[in-house]
Amino acid sequence: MSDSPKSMDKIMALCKRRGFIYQASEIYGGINGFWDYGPLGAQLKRNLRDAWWEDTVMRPCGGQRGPDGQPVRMVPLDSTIIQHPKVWEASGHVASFNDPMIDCRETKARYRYDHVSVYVPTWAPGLFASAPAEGTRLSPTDEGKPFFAFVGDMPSESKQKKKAEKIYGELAIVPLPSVPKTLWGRVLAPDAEKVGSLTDPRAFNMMFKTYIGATATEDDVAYLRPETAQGMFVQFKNVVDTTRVRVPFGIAQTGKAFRNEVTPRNFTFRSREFEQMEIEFFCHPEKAREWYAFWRDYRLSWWKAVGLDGKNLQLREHDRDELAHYARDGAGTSDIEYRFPFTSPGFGELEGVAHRTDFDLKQHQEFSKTKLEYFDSERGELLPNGSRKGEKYLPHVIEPSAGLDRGILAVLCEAYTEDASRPSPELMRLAPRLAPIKAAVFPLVNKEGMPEVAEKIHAELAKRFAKVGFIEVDAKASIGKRYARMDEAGCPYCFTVDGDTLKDQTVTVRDRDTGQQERLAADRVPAYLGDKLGL
RNA sequence: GCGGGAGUAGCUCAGUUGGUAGAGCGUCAGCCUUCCAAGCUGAACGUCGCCGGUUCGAACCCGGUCUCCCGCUCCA
Repeated sequence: MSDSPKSMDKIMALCKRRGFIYQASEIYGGINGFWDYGPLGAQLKRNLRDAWWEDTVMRPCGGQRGPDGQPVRMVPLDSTIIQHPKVWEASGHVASFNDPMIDCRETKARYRYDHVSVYVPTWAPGLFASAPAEGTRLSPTDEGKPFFAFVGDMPSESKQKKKAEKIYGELAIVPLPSVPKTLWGRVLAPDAEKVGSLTDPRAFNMMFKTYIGATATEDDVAYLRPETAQGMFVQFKNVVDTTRVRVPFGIAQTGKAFRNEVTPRNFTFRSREFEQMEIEFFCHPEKAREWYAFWRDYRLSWWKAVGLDGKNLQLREHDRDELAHYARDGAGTSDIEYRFPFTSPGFGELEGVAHRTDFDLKQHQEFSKTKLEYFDSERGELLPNGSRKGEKYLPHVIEPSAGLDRGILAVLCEAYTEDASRPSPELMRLAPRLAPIKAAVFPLVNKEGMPEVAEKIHAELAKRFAKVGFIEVDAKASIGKRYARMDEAGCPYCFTVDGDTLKDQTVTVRDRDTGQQERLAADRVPAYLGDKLGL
């Protein structure tokens, strides 16, 4: 494969052309930050999700043992998109983000709108409070002089006060929300050099709001989940009480999440509606560090296993000041990052592995007034009868949180290959496990009984493999054109019925990546494909 | 949110001083075709992103808006 950066435009064109990804609501002009998966994309996405599910829930870590030498334990969950509003208060998603904020364009600082005040001359407060009409002017001598904005208790307060006193002498204080818009051009933000750098106040809650019930009053506000994680914390107790799982164990789920991103960007990379594949792995606090390392390394290896090239992947440990509020006191957070064409030579996040400590369980315990401690009967001092005294604790959590849509995007980018020497200059080298079309069966020509043989092979393959992807059969157009179509769709194997098939019951199988062909007995085709797909 | 660029057929793009649209590829049908987008014949597909304005007349000029791409910003 060439090292030259792949063209995102060409990848997007192919995604559209072949039905992998469409813009959402396209016939209405599209809707910013939302994307639909077409026929091939839908199956591809399902295959990646299934691969994760198999390797996480059905056979955790592909049978690999955890740092304790035991098989990794995992149970699935499917929690709702809309949770009790208190869930988001406990998680910290609502807290500091419901208030309108203003930004300073110059210093890039962000302030709570109602926390900012301004120093103005003593005669001015009445003017502001009475909300003067558009075009109100101050006295000619004050024209153009700044109003000094400050935030109480911040270092800027005294600095601004001094500057204001120099100009106006005696000062009055007016809250910024009382300053009419017509005068905002004269407000000097804290630490700013020039006036008029403050933006309009904006709400910065990234959660989508909705209303429960038909009356839709403010008492009925609910939110679409911004992450699937909280559902697993909220049901932690039920899972422990009903399933005989023992710590260490994980809860896994996939599902949609919604974030009102400021700037959706880069194709599907940052979308407002997206799908997550999340694990919350619960362990004893003392074991958190080793489980963190285990999951971080395993998850990186998993992305390689589904076809991403190691040289396009990297692990990046978060800096201390970069850690999210729930991970401040933990062993750390690592991003698994992929070199996307639009980030190259840099990387973009594919999955985050975070040690969330007991932050979430502690919060939900406090907000719900429900004890979420776990009683671990395998710990504590050894008793004379050979059992243990037990230990009660809030487990720590290691969270490997992957973006399914980002995974798809990475897989598509990785698979996209240009090779001018081939009859199909563009092809998708999707891993057979992920490919939406698993195989195609072609009669070399549309006559002499070949179509009938092809149909028969197709029927056999479809019977066995339809649950993992499409099996196509196609007798139209030249054989070269049919191969080329399958190359762009990422179909790994094409079986062709030719003249020899009628004589000796063999067919050819063509490998997508090499174009090489070999012959095999027609009745061995299902076994051959099963072998290649690992089924 | 700010700045820049772009939206014409499924894709890639033409489109003259303003006169209600074309090409290549793809798709579909028929013929042909014995291994890599071959050929022949025919067909379908466009309110020129959307709304408004100017004009006798707008893909083209003007305004607004939506969407995408790029650079900042944001991403708890």
